[in-house]
Amino acid sequence: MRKYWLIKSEPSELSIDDMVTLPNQTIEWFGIRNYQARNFMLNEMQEGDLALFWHSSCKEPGIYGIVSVVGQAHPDSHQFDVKSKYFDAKAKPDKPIWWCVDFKYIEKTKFISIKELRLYPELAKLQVLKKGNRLSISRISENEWVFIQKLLKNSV
DNA sequence: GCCAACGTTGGC
DNA sequence: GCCAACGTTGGC
Repeated sequence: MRKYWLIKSEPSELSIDDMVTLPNQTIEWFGIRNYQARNFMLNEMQEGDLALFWHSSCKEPGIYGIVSVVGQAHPDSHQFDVKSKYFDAKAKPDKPIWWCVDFKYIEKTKFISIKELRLYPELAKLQVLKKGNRLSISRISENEWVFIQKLLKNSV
């Protein structure tokens, strides 16, 4: 069964507009160095899962688009790259520590700000709205997903 | 730029 | 295995 996710990205690093310009409009989600987020990608994500694309650490945090999971989890290539800031000396090619999936651009949506999302009781449990939230990948329930799709279609 | 919240590290 | 110290995240 398809699962739903929310992935955060700093637009100064990778924005939804950047996604459009990528080869195959697809990118390896490298650089995740948090075990909870890694485990989502390694153990739970499947081809075809959908994710909200969130801009964080920016002027207008919120939902900007939708992407989908492509293929399966694979070792994060940057952990072996000495020149990368995501290099991890403890990781070896035959024993990777960090795993990730690839994400493909689906659509750029209407922008929904974090401020607006906080208004809806239906979304009160969203991880991304919780105080002190730092998790860069989180689960979205089907009900939450459906509700947000309605928001995006202006039908709430 | 501030600062609360969180995950990770490392000494014991 | 505890827990204080530290570095980072990210909304405001």
